[in-house]
Amino acid sequence: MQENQKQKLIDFYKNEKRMPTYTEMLKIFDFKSKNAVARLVEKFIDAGIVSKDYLGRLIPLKSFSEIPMLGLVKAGFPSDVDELNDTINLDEYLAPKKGSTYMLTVDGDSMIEAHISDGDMVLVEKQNTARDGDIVIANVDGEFTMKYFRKNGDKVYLQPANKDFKNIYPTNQLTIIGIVKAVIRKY
Amino acid sequence: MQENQKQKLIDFYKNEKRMPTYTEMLKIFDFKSKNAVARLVEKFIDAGIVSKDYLGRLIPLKSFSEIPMLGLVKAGFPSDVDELNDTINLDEYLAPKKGSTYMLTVDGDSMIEAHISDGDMVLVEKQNTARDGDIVIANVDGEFTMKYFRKNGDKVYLQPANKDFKNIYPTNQLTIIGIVKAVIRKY
DNA sequence: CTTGACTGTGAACGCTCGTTCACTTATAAT
DNA sequence: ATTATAAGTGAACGAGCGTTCACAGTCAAG
Repeated sequence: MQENQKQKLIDFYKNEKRMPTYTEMLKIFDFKSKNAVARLVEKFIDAGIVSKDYLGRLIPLKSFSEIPMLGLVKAGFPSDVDELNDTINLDEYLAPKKGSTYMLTVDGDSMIEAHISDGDMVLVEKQNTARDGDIVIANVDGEFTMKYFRKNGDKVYLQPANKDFKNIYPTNQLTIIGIVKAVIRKY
Repeated sequence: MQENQKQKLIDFYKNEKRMPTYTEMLKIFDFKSKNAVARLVEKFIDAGIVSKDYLGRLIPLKSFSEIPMLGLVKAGFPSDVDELNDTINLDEYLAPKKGSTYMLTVDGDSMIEAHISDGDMVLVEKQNTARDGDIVIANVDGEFTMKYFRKNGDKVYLQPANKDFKNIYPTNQLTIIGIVKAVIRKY
């Protein structure tokens, strides 16, 4: 099996969000007999690229949605990707609770000392409780903001990560909207 | 159609990486006739949750892999998710070139002033050229490192984002391994 | 109580799926 | 040249797919 056959399969799955049928694979791989396809599929299975479920349907394995996770920078880059067995699915890693996860664009530098800059994206899980030290999205007296959540006994307040900003002590109301679970910055 | 029916469908797709057959949906939704399933599927289609391709097969739409992208924090949170039409697929957003994208764990604080901290993850696209200002993973005289890539006429060097570190001027060799395309930090 | 719309049941049907078999062609070793 | 192995062709087949039809139960409006 060639590498570009594997890529064709992955491309199909990416576009169609499903595996091709054997008939479709005739065109994809330029075969004229489904038997040839069946043999190729066997090789895909042996190579650990796909597998079959109890209905005999093809299901994609790691190669389709995961990216290799290398150790520290010092280790260098592998020449052959197949050497790696540590991979990660970005979707599952960053947004395991899909239904309640949202993405926000950060406005301002009030959390800059936590290395969250203006323009960064944050993944927020919606929930209305928080623990001391969490970075939260909160509604304080009608204003939405992102800050550290601080709880000292009964006293609750919001703390920026920027010495130019002051702590926020709610006068009327403080509602936790969600908790920042991840920060994403693209270049 | 209830919300938890939609969730059951999404859960199935998450686990099996494919859409269920009508027979499987009998069990999932506790029906006893495939006709009941067919009617439910119609509603899924009308609701824009799934669609059918030219073979009549179900394909998942945005709800399955995308998360809502809200504007700035100030805007607040929507009560109804369906109000939103701006969504994003984390996989495609962060790793569009899957075959050549790797994830590295950051070791050390040499890029701390670019707000990349020790322990952060970076997504690296493998390539051997870079432009002035790119953050690169490079091999300098046998050592792997992450730094700003600087090019001044013929002069090429690596620049840390930390005043405690000095610029690196390669004596023998400087090989660009890849370019940092994104930074990810999880809490 | 009727009526009509909606929802689910059960059975039937044609179609395409993945599988399999016998046969042919290509590749490589002796 | 001969042989063995691998790879592709073409046709046939049973099974399960999604679709469709007639019919029964539920529920709200008139």
